[in-house]
Amino acid sequence: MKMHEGRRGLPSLDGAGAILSLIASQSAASRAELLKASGLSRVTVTQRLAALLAHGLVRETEETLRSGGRPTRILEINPASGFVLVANIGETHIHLAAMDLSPAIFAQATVPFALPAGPEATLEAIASAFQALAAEAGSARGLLFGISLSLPTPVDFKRGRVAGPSVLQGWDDFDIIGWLGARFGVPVFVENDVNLMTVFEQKHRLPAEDDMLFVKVGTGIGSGMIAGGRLFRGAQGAAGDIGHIQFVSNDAPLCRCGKFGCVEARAAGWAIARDLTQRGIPTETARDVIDLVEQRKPEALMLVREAGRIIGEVIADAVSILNPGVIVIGGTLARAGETLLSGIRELVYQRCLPLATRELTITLSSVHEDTALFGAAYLLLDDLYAPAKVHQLLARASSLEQKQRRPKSRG
Amino acid sequence: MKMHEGRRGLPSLDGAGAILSLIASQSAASRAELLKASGLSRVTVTQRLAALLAHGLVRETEETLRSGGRPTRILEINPASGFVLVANIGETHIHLAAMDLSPAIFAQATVPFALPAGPEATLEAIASAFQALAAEAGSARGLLFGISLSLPTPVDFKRGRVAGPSVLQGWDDFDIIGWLGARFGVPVFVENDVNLMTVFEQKHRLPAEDDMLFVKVGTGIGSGMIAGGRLFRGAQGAAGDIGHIQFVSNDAPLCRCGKFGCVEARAAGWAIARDLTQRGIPTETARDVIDLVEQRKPEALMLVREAGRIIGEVIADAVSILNPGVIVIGGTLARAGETLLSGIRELVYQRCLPLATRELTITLSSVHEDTALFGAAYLLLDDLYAPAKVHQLLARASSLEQKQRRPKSRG
DNA sequence: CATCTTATGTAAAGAAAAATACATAACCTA
DNA sequence: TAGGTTATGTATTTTTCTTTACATAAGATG
Repeated sequence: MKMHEGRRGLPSLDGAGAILSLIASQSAASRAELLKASGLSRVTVTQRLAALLAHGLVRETEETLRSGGRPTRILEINPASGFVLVANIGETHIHLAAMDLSPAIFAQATVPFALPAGPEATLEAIASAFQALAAEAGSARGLLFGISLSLPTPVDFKRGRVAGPSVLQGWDDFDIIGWLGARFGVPVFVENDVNLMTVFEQKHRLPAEDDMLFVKVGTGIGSGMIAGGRLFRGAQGAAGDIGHIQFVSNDAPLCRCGKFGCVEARAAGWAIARDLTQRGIPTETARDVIDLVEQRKPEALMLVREAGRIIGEVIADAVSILNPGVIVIGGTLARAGETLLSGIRELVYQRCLPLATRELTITLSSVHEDTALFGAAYLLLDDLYAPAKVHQLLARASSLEQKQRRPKSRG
Repeated sequence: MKMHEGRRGLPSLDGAGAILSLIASQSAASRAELLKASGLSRVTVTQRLAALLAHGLVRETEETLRSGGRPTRILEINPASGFVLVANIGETHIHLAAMDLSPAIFAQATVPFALPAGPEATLEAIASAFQALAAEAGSARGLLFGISLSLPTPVDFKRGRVAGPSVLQGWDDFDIIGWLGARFGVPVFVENDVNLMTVFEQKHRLPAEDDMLFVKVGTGIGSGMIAGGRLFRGAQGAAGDIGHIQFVSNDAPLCRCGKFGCVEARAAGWAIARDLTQRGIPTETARDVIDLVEQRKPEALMLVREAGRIIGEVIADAVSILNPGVIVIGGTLARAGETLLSGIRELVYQRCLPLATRELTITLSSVHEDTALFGAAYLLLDDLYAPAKVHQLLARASSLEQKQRRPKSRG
């Protein structure tokens, strides 16, 4: 009947993974729910939960649930028990952050990014920025749980590499997970930015929605999908590439991808800027377009409204194929609001069968920078606390405890 | 050290679910693999496997795997340990079958079907045909494990009902699972026929493929998807509805659905028959069209080839959105073979980005009747043996054992 | 405030599974 | 056929989890 104990009397975390996983996934918020959900006995749950509480991995909230009798104390992951490092590689800059487990940013940094630098130099820059952020976190933030990267290109998620030739020249087949994993010794994830924005929208705003489509309309056009509650990546990680769906017509414009008639070449930020410039209103970026829309410039309003209809056409196709429950429109051009949405709605409701549109909502994404960063954190945390993997997290947490209890060397 | 025993000395099946599930999913074919995959000790695995073997739920095959030393005996589900009842509701007939767990048909029947009959009369007809098939199975086939139905309409899979108004008038919101479940007391599944054909192609031919698209080109056009290894249904079970994606043009023909320019209205069996008739070659069904193709009738060849291009256009969209690893073309018109395929390939490779087509295979489905029936069986068996549910199966198997050991009453 | 209800903790006994250690099986090779 | 190799079974001990039974906690209710 002896109980395992750590160096200084802390109870052992052995087997506590199932409990931790249930709490993290919010499948069980109270002890009573843990009993039912885990199928373990009260004694075992009590003991393991005690260990998790003692280690600070889980905490009890102030609030309680009234139940008729003694109220239930609510359990949750202790957001301060660890932290994660995330980075989003943009066109000109890399935005990095250290986040607690909420996830919430508690430290961040930005470093310049240039394509020609190639993977190693870039990862080197990311790694040293990460190290600075980790130092800033100090010991109060607990253990580094993992690293998650957002890239502006299709990603082979399992292998942790850029999928095929892409914007990130020279990155094809570079083993990002291996490189960062060797450097930091923690789990590393790499995912496409639009997919991560999709994850953010689902986790943060629509946790109950199992089938959703997120469309990013910015300089380019891309999309991500949650299917059956999981991110849908496709065979090469190229799923959701709606920007290059083509519509044949006589005046099909040339796309950045080299083909004619892509949706992007008609309705993306760069295409609208091109058209505005052509009409004598010099415009460069998607932001410029939005500025003009906000100034109620008629040409801009007209072109954005028209872009909505064109995007609505592809989205209608996607709705027929995917039958999502919710569509979230994000990206810079989403700031045009109804000006963009109305065309999308029009085409979707016109083109799709009633069964697919009956309960379909089309909405704007939360206006928020950094959604890819948060998505990266959600993705990472989801995996760390997954039933099949929690034990690794616990093993690392335990071994850290031991180290921290050693004499504090100042070397 | 006492071992639980059934009435007549059969060992208890308690806890054997995990083992059974691993064998059923082919995650572990030998005892050694079971040890690793289950994480249980050899003693436990041996004991539980012994119980499964004693009950006849699992069997050892003749073949062995050479391993350098004593060869491994291969384990598999005993296909005779139970059977399932499946039915496919077609346009004019219902095809029913009793299948062992291979799954393989060992008895079948066909009953007429007329739409106006409505759900109850139809299910009554199915139920009595099922009862006849079950009687035919006798006791040699073991226990009835479950029932699975294929319907020619979108289905709300979880609720087991027809999704919204459809071809099956009067079926909306009729609780099929409840009705059949009450009658037979076994798990019941209901799914759309194209989805089931998709399941068949995946389980039977492409078990390693996690992302595939199945397109049925027959009288109508429909599709099913496997995404991340699982059937992708969408929010209302309406996913894969590619037949009614529209292409605007001046001569957009009227579709059966009441809209203009649907793919179906241009390239489905009925549309080709319409066009052939219009050209003075009276044709009614998709089969008629195929007959003409097989006779190398130029008009038919031309129209089918053109249909391939039109279908290729939607499939290209679907490829951009879904990024499947394999596309399987089935349905009556697939018998046109390359005549149909070439147009599809042409458009897909022309329209889609290299990343998505680089490793994409486009192939014809196995020529095979009843694929929906087999899909129904696969779907059912997959669920019955799923880790979370096997214990129910075992419980039913155990209780049956007891009953069968009682005196044989002839009442 | 007494009492009801549900939540939660814990000790002790019993059951189940794992670890260990050994024994046996079955094919291969020389 | 002897000996190597891996597969598989089983008795014994040890560990882990459950069951049972009881005790305590804490808000709700009258």
